[in-house]
Amino acid sequence: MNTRRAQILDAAAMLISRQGFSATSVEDVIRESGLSGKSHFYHYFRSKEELGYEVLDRQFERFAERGLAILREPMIDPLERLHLFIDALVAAQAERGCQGGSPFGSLAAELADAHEGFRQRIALVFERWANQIQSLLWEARPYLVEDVDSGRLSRFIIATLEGALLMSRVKRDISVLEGIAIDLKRFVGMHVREQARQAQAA
Amino acid sequence: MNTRRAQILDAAAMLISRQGFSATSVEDVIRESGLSGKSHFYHYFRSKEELGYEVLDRQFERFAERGLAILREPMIDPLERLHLFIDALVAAQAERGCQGGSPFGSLAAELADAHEGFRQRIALVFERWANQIQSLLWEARPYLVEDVDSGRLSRFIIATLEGALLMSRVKRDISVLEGIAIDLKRFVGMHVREQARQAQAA
DNA sequence: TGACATTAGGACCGATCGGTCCTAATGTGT
DNA sequence: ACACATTAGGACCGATCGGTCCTAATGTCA
Repeated sequence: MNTRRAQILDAAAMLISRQGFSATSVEDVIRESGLSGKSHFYHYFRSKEELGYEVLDRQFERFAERGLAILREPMIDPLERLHLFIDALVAAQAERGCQGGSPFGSLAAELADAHEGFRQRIALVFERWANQIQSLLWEARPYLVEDVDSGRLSRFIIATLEGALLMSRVKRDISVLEGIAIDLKRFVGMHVREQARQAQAA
Repeated sequence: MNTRRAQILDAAAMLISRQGFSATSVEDVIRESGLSGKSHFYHYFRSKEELGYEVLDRQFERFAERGLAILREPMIDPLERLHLFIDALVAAQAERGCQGGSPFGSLAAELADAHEGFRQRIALVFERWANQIQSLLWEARPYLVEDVDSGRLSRFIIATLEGALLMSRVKRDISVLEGIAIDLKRFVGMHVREQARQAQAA
């Protein structure tokens, strides 16, 4: 059944985001998802690698639904949406008690150099994420100064968020992330036209 | 002898920065450093964990000597020094072919949640790094606007650099890091007083 | 040359890893 | 009741992991 696969995927996603991919054994996944044994697992997945790929896909889907969706909300001012998105990331990290961070960042650091398949998939995740922000910036273009490099800025935003997630995780201190989020919003605000800024203040 | 230990530490540092800590086996280190066998290694180190701690210490020392030293150069304008430091990080990553990234960021992502001892040590590394930047910003205070939160800004800088290092590693594209470095400098420049900016342009 | 600490060498251990093989239970449609 | 695919269960495999034990070399000072 498909529910069994989903169960395994959920359990694996949790374990991998908490312990990393290599540190999560197939037996951990079996225990967590209530399977009976090795071959029960290998009935649903051809290998641990395949499991990892699917977990990554699933994580991105969820992130797209629950996170990136904020960036696409049609009724809200684009820059306001970006702020909401950042706030949502901060809130999520606070909920996790600063553990686990971005599921992509951790995987990226662990596997980028060691496993080409994962590297490419994670690169794609970052690219799609950047594209979402870029199109938001494009939408906000009337409010922004003329020479904004939206591609570069979108990558900057993601890099800062990923770095901040990592740092708050290492320090186990959400205020680190909160402070960086404030500065990040200020940096984005730096690209807002003077007249638009006055309109927003009004 | 001390040279033997240093040899092992160097070999281990290279392997760990390329493969991660868990993925680097004691036998890898033995092979790379030309030891004869297990007990030869365990003659110099009590455990793999102890090796990891000493490698981290050594990496930070080197980073402090070769990297952070730039932040302390007495004859150069403080903000100029910060730019040089950022450029040096970018150049180092380009030299590595975008592989490996920051030795701390990778370790942080791998071990922050899994190993409390490493987590604390890496947190200390980030703290010392941030302190260096903070005291540079303090030195640059005359040129900066009044309400700069130098602690928060220094953490912002490090987070952005770490995130950018990770991203350029995943994409295997140095231009990602270069672009973010440009924006990061612009953000720092945002805190420069209007009159100081005019003086700098002259 | 002899005594003794340091360094080197290699066999070996228990645990765990990802993965396979074969069989038993449980549907499900006829 | 039948056949047949799906799902479940568990023993087992070779490889690798971190780490130990015991024994040779190799200094190094008297």
